[in-house]
Amino acid sequence: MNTQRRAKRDLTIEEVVDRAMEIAQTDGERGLTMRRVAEACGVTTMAIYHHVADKEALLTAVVDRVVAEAIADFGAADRPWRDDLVEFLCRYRAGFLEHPTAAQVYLRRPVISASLARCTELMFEAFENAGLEGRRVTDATDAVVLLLMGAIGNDLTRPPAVRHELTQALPAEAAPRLNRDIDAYSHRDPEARFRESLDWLLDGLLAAD
Amino acid sequence: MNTQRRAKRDLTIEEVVDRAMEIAQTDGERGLTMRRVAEACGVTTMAIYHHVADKEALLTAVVDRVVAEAIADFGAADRPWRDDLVEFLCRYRAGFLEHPTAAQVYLRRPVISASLARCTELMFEAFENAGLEGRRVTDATDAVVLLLMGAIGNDLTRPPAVRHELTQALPAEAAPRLNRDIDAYSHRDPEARFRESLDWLLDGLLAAD
DNA sequence: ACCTGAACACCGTTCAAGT
DNA sequence: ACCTGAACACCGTTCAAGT
Repeated sequence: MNTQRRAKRDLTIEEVVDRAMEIAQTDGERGLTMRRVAEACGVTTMAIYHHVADKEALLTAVVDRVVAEAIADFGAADRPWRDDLVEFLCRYRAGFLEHPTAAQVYLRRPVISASLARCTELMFEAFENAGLEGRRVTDATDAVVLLLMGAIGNDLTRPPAVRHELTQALPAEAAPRLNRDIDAYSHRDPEARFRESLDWLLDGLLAAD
Repeated sequence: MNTQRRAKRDLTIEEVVDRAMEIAQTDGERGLTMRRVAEACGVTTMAIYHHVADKEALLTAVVDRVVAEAIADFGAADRPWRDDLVEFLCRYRAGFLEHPTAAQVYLRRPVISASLARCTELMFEAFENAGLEGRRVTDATDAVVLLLMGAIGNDLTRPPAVRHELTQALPAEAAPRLNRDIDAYSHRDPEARFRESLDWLLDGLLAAD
């Protein structure tokens, strides 16, 4: 809570994003207000608007940070393309799960950023290296992106306790299978589920002509 | 814009949800405020709180409506289980795409409701009918739900024009494949992509022991 | 160019009161 | 039980002004 007056030209966009990510981490999306960011930067609310067009632009910068970290060393390891892609997607998913506010923004609205463009380029490249051609490359990327976004959204908002509550929304006799299998369905390892789903998807798409 | 005073006991929770869905449809999530709902119901803002605990509860009721419509006649048609499941998931996806505000809520936070519990029961049943057993049933449901949520999120927030903008976030030479394939990637039929991805996923999971 | 301070037009919700 | 009216504690953002 730095209340000292700052020298001019001292505040940078990088620092604004840093503080925004810290606040998002501790207080979530509702706690991430322009007023709080300004306070954390030791500056008036309106000073933030000098470094960022509006709140949405700040949120886009936060999402870009998360993506940038996830794609940082894609392709660095020496292993088959499929392992490389799977590990990349897992890191991507994990990165957003560690930054729930960024994930909410990523899922809720369009996000255009340099890191996201780079990320798409990398996925096209991965499927090209796998021997796919033309539409097969973009269709495969499409499929993988759908599963990825779903895993982020689901694993972020449906932890075990939430899934478990489903049984209470209906009388037990109206949902016999749900009540019988709810423990297997709710108390599972989300990353393992994502990995297996991804394996099935890749198996299916590679088996198709 | 009914400004007449209403008789007491006249307003029902169903009407509140009706008005909320209309407002969400025309003005989106930002336009859906408690004040606007009350106005549309011809009642004071605080009168709404007599029928609903808070705004979140109202949003949950809106989501439940959308799910209820999607699952209405699941299993009614006489066809193989797989076709039945695929058509069901497509209707589910389409239902949320027709109600973007409901989709946003569905993706952003936990939603517990009777229709959602029923929906899970139906998916368990479908995979049981397909011959899966034990963990295979819940794991298959898990996989399909991930893809479903991802398709809703992606197709809602990433229309062709948005995907196309990706090319402008990076200099052309930094993303050669993206620039070459962007048209195939952005201007595609989202439902067709969902169907094919789902086919690949089901192929893969049925092929696994 | 960078920052301040006051104000505007909103929110969801609490609380006390009416009938 | 059902609804009203005023108020509270917030938001993001505009605008005019300082240095």
